[in-house]
Amino acid sequence: MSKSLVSLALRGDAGVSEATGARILAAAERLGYRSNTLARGLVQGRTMILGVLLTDLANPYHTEVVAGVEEAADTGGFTVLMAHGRRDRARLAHQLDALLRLNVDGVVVVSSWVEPDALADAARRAPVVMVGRPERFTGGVDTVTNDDRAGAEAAVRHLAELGHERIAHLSGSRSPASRTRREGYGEAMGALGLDRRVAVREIGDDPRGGERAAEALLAARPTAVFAVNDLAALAVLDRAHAEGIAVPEELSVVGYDNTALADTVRPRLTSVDQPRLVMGGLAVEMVVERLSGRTEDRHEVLTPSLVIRASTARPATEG
Amino acid sequence: MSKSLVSLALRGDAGVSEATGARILAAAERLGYRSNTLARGLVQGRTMILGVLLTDLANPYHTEVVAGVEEAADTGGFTVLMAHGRRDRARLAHQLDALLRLNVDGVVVVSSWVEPDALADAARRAPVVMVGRPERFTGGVDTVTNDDRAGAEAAVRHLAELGHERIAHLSGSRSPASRTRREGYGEAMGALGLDRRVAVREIGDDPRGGERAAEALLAARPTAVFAVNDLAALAVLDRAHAEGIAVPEELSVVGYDNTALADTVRPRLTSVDQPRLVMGGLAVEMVVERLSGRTEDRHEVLTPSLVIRASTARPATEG
DNA sequence: AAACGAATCTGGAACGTTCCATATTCGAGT
DNA sequence: ACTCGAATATGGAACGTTCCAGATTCGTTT
Repeated sequence: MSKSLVSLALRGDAGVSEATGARILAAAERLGYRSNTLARGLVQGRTMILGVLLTDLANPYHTEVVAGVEEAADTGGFTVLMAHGRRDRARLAHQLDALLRLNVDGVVVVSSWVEPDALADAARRAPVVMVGRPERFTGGVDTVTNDDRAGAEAAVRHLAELGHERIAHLSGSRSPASRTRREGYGEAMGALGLDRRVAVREIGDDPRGGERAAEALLAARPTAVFAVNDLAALAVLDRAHAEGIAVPEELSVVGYDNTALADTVRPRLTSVDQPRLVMGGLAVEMVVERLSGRTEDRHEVLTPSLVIRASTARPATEG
Repeated sequence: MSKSLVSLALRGDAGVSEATGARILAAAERLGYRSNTLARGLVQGRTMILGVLLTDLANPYHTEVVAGVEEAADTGGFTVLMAHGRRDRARLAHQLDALLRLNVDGVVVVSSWVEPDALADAARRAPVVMVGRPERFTGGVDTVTNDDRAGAEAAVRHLAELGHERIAHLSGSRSPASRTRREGYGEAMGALGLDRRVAVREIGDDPRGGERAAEALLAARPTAVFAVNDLAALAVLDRAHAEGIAVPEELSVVGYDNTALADTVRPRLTSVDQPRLVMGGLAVEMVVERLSGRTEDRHEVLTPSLVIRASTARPATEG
């Protein structure tokens, strides 16, 4: 019996007689045979593996994107393997390289930390989709992001509708997403005629940066704070607690990303939710499109939605 | 110039003349050449890849173990790739299989969900180390765990030393770790002469199980609660808050696992810490030992330590 | 019984590396 | 100039699969 025949039978090829097929399958079962991905990938030029590159495993924002990727990958018959950068640029580049050397069929990058050059380079070797980073890359890197500007506007509008006017913003460092959220905040405030109320504080790089920025921000006595992300919002909650300011009675707080944190912290946090599952699914779709020949870049921008919880309420009527 | 020579030069073999070596390296650089892991792995029978199998990406307990694995893997020259089971037994088995087909040099399983049979099966094909699951497996599966009994005792002793007597326990479902922690609790209470004070409540399977069990437990008016893990402790904090019971003034709470949650929640949670980094490192060490010929099973049990934060204090003197 | 096409099976090349045994070149010592 | 050993380079087998072009068998039709 030739190895070719065995190969055909194991893959369920139609041109194998029923009897032989059954015999081969039985023998394979008995011997515990498993095909070797290395060999198969080598000859086929396809591994049916999708690589996911993460900056930071502990970041709950990322993990839900991964869930979306996995769901879509399953239905496409792909296996998802993750590589982890541990918040270290060099390691991230190294892990990306490791994935490519494995001949993965595509890479989904869920990390703002990878250098654009490294991405462009990778895109020359396999389809690469960048998730959650608002820049556009030239040269074959597709992107899926949320509309940070719209998210920020939704947050501000929600607070304004509750009756808030002194809405402050706790901004992030100079990541593109932070910048866009800050712009969205500014524009929304302007559109509501609250230009004069704009108050922004940026989180510094030091370990206690969040805490300090929150303190400075609260010194201005806003009735509401829109924070660049849930972690920043947590810093505001903490500071408010320390100063004896009741949330949401005396201060409303909105976060961004709707991480598990938002649902864990007390009071539960109103937060802007990115459709992460959908984003992950789209990323896989884009990889598949590339594999079947698309060559123009595709950039998808999804609309975030506000999840209202217990941290926002009407402002106290001042007296 | 022969491919063999190129291969030698790229791997920095000594028997290649300096001039040729340099020329080859330059050419490789210019062409952007990267060796192919599939081909190399196929011929060498070693991929220098370590697989990590996770039940649940979102579980912060797991991710720090992974950090330990990665650190040790780095120094050993291994690349770490993660496969994710998404809390689904079938998927977990499938992912384990995928790793093995890739010819990973070893698998570190950070999941209590994998069937013992599947593990034993896997161990026949590559070194397998199970982390954080207190059972022992026969047939080639090494284990690294923490001493749940000692951890529970430390928690109870801490509370007793503060002066608590009515120390209740919020227990988990029937996972082996929960069972052992509960036993440790019972024994420690006995040793302290508090047998009569033992009060245990088990978290049910329904979505609000934690909440309900916490409520029932607090109805008995304990002055302290030792919870089977940080999430359960959070349920106690919540319930206490709802009932207007001040923590730690009127109720002390201790968690287990010292996840990021413990440091996030207010008040910050006293919790039993497993040396997760060390555990991850040990797991890699065990894989390496197997690769260099060890055949007897190895079972390592590490001692957890209590991290004291703001959720525990002397009991209120009753009046 | 011959001929034909369909069904079933087979052998060898190929994938990109490493590894081994062998070939070639080089420089020094006679 | 000749030999010898060391230094350097080479060709082909091997890893476990898939793929392709053919080879063999089989059942029908004449």
